[in-house]
Formats: sequence, C-alpha cells, structure tokens
Amino acid sequence: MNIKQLSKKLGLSITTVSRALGGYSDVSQKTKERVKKFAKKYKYSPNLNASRLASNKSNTVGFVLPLYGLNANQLNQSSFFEFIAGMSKKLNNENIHFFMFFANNAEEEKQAYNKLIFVEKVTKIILHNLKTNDDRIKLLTKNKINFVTWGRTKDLKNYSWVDLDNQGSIELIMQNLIEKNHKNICYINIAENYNFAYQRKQGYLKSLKKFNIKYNNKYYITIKNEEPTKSANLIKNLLIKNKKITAIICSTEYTAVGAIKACNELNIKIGKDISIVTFDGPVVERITTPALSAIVHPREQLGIKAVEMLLSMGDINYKHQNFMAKPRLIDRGTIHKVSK
Amino acid sequence: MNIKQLSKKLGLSITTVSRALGGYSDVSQKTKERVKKFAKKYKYSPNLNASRLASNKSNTVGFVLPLYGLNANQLNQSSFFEFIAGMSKKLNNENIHFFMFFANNAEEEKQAYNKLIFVEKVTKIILHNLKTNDDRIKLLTKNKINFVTWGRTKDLKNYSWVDLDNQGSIELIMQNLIEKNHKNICYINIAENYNFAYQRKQGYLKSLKKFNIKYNNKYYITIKNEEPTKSANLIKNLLIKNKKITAIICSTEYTAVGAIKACNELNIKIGKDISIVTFDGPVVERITTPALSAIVHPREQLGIKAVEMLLSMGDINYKHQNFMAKPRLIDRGTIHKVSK
DNA sequence: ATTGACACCCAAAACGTTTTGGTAAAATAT
DNA sequence: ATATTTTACCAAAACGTTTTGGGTGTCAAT
Repeated sequence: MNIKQLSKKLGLSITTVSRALGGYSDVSQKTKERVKKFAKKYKYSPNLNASRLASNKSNTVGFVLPLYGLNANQLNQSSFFEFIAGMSKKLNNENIHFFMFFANNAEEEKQAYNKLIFVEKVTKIILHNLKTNDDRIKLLTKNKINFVTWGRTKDLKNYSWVDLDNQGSIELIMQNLIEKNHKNICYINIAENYNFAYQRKQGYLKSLKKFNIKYNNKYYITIKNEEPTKSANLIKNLLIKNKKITAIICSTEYTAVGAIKACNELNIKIGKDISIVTFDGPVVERITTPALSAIVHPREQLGIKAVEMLLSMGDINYKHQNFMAKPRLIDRGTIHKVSK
Repeated sequence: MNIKQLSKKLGLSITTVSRALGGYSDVSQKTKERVKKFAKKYKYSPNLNASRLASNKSNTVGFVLPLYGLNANQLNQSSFFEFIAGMSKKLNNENIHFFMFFANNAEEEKQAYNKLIFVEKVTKIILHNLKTNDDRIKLLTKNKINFVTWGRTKDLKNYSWVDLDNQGSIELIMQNLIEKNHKNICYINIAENYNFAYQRKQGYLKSLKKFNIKYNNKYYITIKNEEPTKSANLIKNLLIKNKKITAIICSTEYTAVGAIKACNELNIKIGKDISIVTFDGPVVERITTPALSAIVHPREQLGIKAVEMLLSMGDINYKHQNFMAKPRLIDRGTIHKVSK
C-alpha cells in the first residue's frame, strides 16, 4: 500500500493525505482523523526512502561504536548497553531512526564518522569516548552536524554534553574513605588522554588537598593495558612495597578484577584489611564476599537526556545545554574503618 | 555533488555515469575508469535514499538487539560484541548497510521485527537468541525475508544457521573431567526454552551415558534469574548437601560468578577441592587464582559466516547452509585430578 | 554493397514521497 | 451587498537515483 493507493481509497488527493498524516493545519480535523484511520486499517507506512529523498531530512541519529581498544573484551560494554537503552527508549517513542556503525579499528572509526556525514547524510550524531582534545568536534562543527557528546573535552566550548560526574564521584569515594580514617589511598586510573580519566585524577588530587593529605606519587598509577593479570601484578607489587595502603580505588571493572586477584594471592582480606571501591561494574561488584562497593551512575538517564537535547536542537533559539549525572556510592561492605 | 553535476563535468549522460559506477558491461572500460576517477575526485557518493527508491533494494541487513532479559546487565553482552564485530567486518567490506533496532522489552522486540520488515523494508535479517520453537521464523518466511539464524530451533527445517557447538562443547568438558576421574559433576544450566540451553543439557546427558555414569537429578540445575547472589546461594546449598561433588560446569559467566562466590564462602579451594568450568566469560575467567577454565568459541567467525551466507542468498540456486563453530577448552588450572 | 552483431552511449520514465503555489468555497468583516 | 480572510483541498514539480528501451556507429561476414 502506497500513498497513491491510499488516497484513491479515501477519495482525496495525494497531497491531502500526505499533509493529513504530517499533521499540517491546512487539513480539517475530520479529514485528518479519517486519513489516519484508513492508514492504520491498510497498514500504510510511508516509504522512508521516498520520504527522506523528498523532504531532504534523514530523521536519523548516528552513533559509532568502536569494537576495539577501550571497548573490546572489556566490561564497560555494559555501560554502552545502558546508554543505548536510554537512547533507544527515547528514539523509539519519537519515531526517529538510529543508525549505528561499528568500527573494528581506528581507521574504520574515522571512516565511520565520514560515512555518517557524507554517505548516510545523518545530521544528528551522538559522540562518546571523548579525548581531552577531540578532533571529531571540529569535523562535526564544520559540517554543521547537530551533536551531543557523552563525555567532555578539556575545553568545553560550544557544544552540548551529558556526562558522568567523574570528579564528583571520586570525591565522594575519597570523602567516604577519609571519614573512615583512611589516609593511604591508592587510585588506579586508566590512561589520562581519556578525559574522564583526567577528570577523576583531578578529583583525587582535590580531595587529598581538601583533607590535608599529602599526595604520594606511589599511590597514583595509570594502567594502559587493562588486562587483569597485568594489573594484578602491578597492584601486588604496590601492596608489597607499601604496607601502609588501606584502600584501593579502581577506575574500571577490569582493574578491580586485578585488585581482587592481587589481594587474594597475597591473602589480604577485602573489606577487613583493605577497602576496594570500583566504578559501575555489574559483575565484579558482586563476586567477592562481601560484594565490592562501587560508584553507580544512571547511564540510561544519560542516554535519554542526550537524545532529548539532540532533538530539541532543531529550534532556532536552542542554546547549548549540559547534564551531569549524579553518582551514588553503594557500600556493599568492602569499605572498612581504619583505627586512628 | 550529485550525479547530474558529475555527468556534466564528465560530458556524459546521467545514465552512463550511473551504469559506469554500477559496473555494467555496456560502458567501455576507459569510460568506467574515467567516471570512477572523477567520482573520487569530486567525492561523489550517490544519495542512498534516491538510489534505494529507484532500485527498490535496501542493501541493508537488519538486526534486533534485545536490551532486556538474558542480555540485560549480563556478561554475555561481550558475545554480542564479538559477533557484531564479525558481521560488521564483512559488511563494511561489502559496502552493505547494517541496521539495528534496540528493544527494551518483549513488546518492543516484536515491534522491531515488524518495523524492519514493513517500515525499513529490509530484506535480510540475522536472527539470534533462538527459542526451541521460534515464531519469528514463520514471520520471516511468510514475508520472504532472507535470514540466517545465530542459534538453532529444535526443528531445523529450511533455514540457514550458524551456531556454537553447544552439545559438543559440553561433551568436551565432560570428557576432560571424566578422564580426570570426576564422577560427580554438576551442570548449572539456564532455562531450557533457550535452545542452546536445551542442547547443552543433551550433551550433558549423552556424556554421562557414554561413560556409564548414572544421571543424578540433584546434579542438574537450571537457574532462571541469573543474579549471582541467588545462584551463589543455590550452589552453596548444593555443595553442602552433596559433599561428593568434585566439579561444576557453569553455562554462563554470571553463574560462574555465583559458583566462585559459593566456593569462597564455603572455603572450598577452586582447582584443588573442586573443578569449575565455564563458557566464554572474558572477565570472570581471569579473576580466580588459578584462572577459570573455559570453553571458548570463535564468535567473530560466526558473525562473518552468517553475513557470508546472507549475502549469497541472492543466487537462485542457493541452498541452505549451516556452520558450526569448533569449541576449544582452555584449561587454566581449575580442572583438577581426582584420585580414584 | 548489404547485413548482422556488437560496443557504447543516451533520453525519458519510474520510484513514492514532500513541497510549492495555487483555487474554490465558506466564513467573517466592512 | 461586497470585500477580505480563512479553511480545505489539489495538480504539478521536485528530490536524485536506476532502469527501460531505445539509438548510432563500427566492424566483420556475406
């Protein structure tokens, strides 16, 4: 069933049918309803290719998912799923399409963005995994693509973003630990060229300052290759050399796996001899006894907000917005009190 | 740059340019090359909407990813990523598009398939998470959609599939365990209405028979809600009541988390007092000391094969094919030898 | 010299929408 | 009663491709 056949059935012109379905005001209420009823009855759904061609609007949000590096064989995949779940909830409601490219390496990722813009002619994109300086922002701005980022660059100019409160969440952990008399707190971060890692470091440093604890550079480690066995060894070394350490904060679930492994091998009791706190790990959180304490973020909400912003960008008087998710610290019992 | 402008630059008709780029034989080799050179030079890429409208071909493979149930907040997300990585490698090469819907519940999932067929007008779909009897196969067959399934129904009639060797992989584990004198082997499965769970059960039973071990119904459990704490409690109970158990096979990584937790809490040493084997868990595998032994599947290869089949379905003399991935058992040291 | 086959090219139609630029009739204002 | 505005509709053009159904010129065979 196409619009021509439908209009014939209705005894109306193609124009009127199209405009009735589009909700235009130059069609009477009565006709609109009749058209919609018929469309439903005959299961008419406009040919998207024709519609997009004619209107020159894609009504599609683009997204590139890297399947390598930070995201490959790693746990934070679940964070993507949550974010995507949020996006798709909003998009399904609004009847907007969602087009995703998958990139198996950096080259494909770059290509994917170009394809989104120049081949798919998508005009709305959600960007994520931001670097402290991110070329993609230039590319999108230059080509007049509406975009919202999930994450931030160091320089926050002229774009809309949603993000976790990276700095705030580590401050929350630090405050909690320090209130329990922890002074020798390790933070195992990932490479700082990811801006969220950079922000978390800032939070770590700021908390130390706030509570008058001297920064000890042995206590701050960045791990590039997150392979758990490797991080386990690093952390083992750290614990052997620095007996004073009473708490470890892990930036990713993979690192937390390493920390657990290290503690097990050294026969250090988690939640008794040492506190471990991690970020958003759906599985590892629950593996130890007691279960790992963790920062939890409403990632789905982030996805919803991002799409909301993106869709409202059509308005002429749209001004750049941002949304920062509130972290929650769930103490499952791996944060212990240290005697003074 | 559109085809009209490009043809003007070339001094050729629109037809010839279109057919040159399409590789038709009624354009001279020389012209073809010239056209392609110009197309590259001026970064011409055909308007997909116009092209699809005119040719009535979508050149798009559809996929529905459920974000609930088995897949939500679970680990086997990584298995999707691997499969998708395979698909996208193949598709990116072939310049075929990949359209994905995300479904947050059963209703949305059903809708998503309908949208793929009737709105997006996709003619090729990859199906997964098959039930032992699966309605979707009827839907697709009825609407003449080409499809390949990842997984199988109980009834294997008239479709092409790729799959893990579920039965074979559990037989592999069983053989390995039994050779090491294990006789009291538990298998923790998930709900049997997923066909892969059903197949694995068959493998379990077959192995027992083969080695003349009597089936003990206390040793076979299915877990519906895979929440690790719950499985941990179930497994704890099991171990307390059945002291003879020397090996546990876990069907999913989440269950393995439960098993690890149970053993830790009961102070049973994994790899010494008890053997644990799991399926394809990228993280949990590596958390224990020694690391969990596991069945590993080449899921990426599965994705590649599925797409290959799907694309070759254009041929008139295509016959249904299937591909079963070979499992590997990686013994990382959690399989111990039992004294006779 | 004529015919047939072949290589190479093209104008126009078609795909199914949306949008433009109207018109006629009805309602309202003068 | 007439002029103006508003309401409700429509024919035709446009979007950028692919496909159809040709055509012309060249070359070899007769």
